[in-house]
Amino acid sequence: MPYDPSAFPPFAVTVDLVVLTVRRHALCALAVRRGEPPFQGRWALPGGFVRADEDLAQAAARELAEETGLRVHDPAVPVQDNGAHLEQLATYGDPKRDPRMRVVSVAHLALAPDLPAPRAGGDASNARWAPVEELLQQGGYGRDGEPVAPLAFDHAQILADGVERARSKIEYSSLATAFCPTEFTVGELRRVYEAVWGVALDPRNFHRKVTGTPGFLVPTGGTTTRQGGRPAQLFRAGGATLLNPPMLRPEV
Amino acid sequence: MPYDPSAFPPFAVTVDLVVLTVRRHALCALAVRRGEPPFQGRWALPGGFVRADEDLAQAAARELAEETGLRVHDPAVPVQDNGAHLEQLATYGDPKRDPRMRVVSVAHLALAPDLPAPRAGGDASNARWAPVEELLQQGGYGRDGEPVAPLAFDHAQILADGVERARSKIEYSSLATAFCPTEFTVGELRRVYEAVWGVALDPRNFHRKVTGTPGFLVPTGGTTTRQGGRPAQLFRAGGATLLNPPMLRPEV
DNA sequence: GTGTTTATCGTCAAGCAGACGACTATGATC
DNA sequence: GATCATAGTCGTCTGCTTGACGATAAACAC
Repeated sequence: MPYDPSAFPPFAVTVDLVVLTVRRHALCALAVRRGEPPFQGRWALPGGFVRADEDLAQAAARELAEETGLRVHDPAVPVQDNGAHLEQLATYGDPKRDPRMRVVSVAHLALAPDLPAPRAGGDASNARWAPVEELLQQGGYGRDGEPVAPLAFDHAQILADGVERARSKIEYSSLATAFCPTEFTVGELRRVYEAVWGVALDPRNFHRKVTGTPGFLVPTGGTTTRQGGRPAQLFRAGGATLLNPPMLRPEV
Repeated sequence: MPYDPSAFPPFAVTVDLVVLTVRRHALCALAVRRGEPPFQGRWALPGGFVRADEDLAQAAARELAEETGLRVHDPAVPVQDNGAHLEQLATYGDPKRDPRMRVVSVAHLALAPDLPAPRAGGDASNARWAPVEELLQQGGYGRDGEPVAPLAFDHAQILADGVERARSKIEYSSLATAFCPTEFTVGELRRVYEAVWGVALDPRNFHRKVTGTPGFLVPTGGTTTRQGGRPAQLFRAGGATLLNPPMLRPEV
């Protein structure tokens, strides 16, 4: 059959972002408040339309920069300053997911170190880091006792998928370092695992595991006492991306 | 800003399928010959446009049924007859990936047991199972000495990503059983792993591992000698989907 | 100094994986 | 029918990794 533009329906394509970070021992995601219908006033994941000449990854990186100021880690640069990790997560295309029109959203997952206050196009009151637990509980009450409205669209599902991806990916990759600043201690890395998994890990076994995995951590020579207690060695992320054997998540 | 349909560019959305099976000890993928430009006459992955009222998974299942006659495994039915496994793989949206227009393709991965001859809308000469090695080698020569044209569009990349997904997923899930008929032996399952990973596994250690993992295999009571040698017990896939600890892929 | 906190090293037992020997039950071949 | 080849199944042994946990070290607060 010949090429016929009317043979397929037109779609809008967006990118939505699950931007995760660890703040105060809790896994948090970036949420923005919607300024227009539908779901006006509700919290949602940041995102936007893919432009006509833009690749999906480009669009996601652009949205990430617009919302957080973060630049994306370039895989070509092995040791690198405070860029975020960005990867495609999944695509959501239920015909009814947006009441206005047919929108297919290519969700991306970004992992970032703890950041200064978020900005949503310069308007800080419309963007915040919220613990993922809080964003995912449906119809409950937040820590301040206020009722919590669920995220707009299918964003609760997207967020849940992104969190699950992050949880499983730090098992077998060195991605947990993306939550850390350029230089970090073993204890700080352990607290990342603890926050993402929501479990307590044995500091001694964790130390043995991460320092014993070749290519995971590279000592910088410096030490720090910023966590209190005995000074701890500082490390940078090594070149290894896959952990073999993996870091084991404790049974529930 | 108000809703403005002209604020976003229209996209065509397609689903492309990486359908994998194991035939004659080789990991094979379904390829169809393109009947129209661009890439007319070249091999490509099966796929098609998502319809206006269709979910992405629905569209993928429909395409799979059209190309192979396979129905999709319903996760609600634990033990089930010869359905295929189908999952979303990734989305490809380079602005230049289709010279005609802006097309975003949501690739899906399907795993199927060995099938009778493929059909592409009834035309068998335009569909075939080909070893993935053969489909992925660029500009080389096939087993028959004929020059091999690379797959159309970015389908080589999609296929490579799908194969990699399958290779890693059978490590930590029971998905390898999706390549087997309803009832199968430990040896048949081992040959699936060997074909997908392209390695040889020790039959004794493999047997210990799979029979020792709770919920992986359920004996049916029957035996078979269809592989020759001593009769082997027949098993069905058990309810477990995640293998813990995982099946270890030997080092290269 | 004493107590608290965090980091780091070491020990021990249990479990799992890889290497591989041994035996079993079929069909094929002489 | 004896022999052989093939595939399946059960065991053994050794080394590595993990989880539990004791012990020591180096900072800060009082």
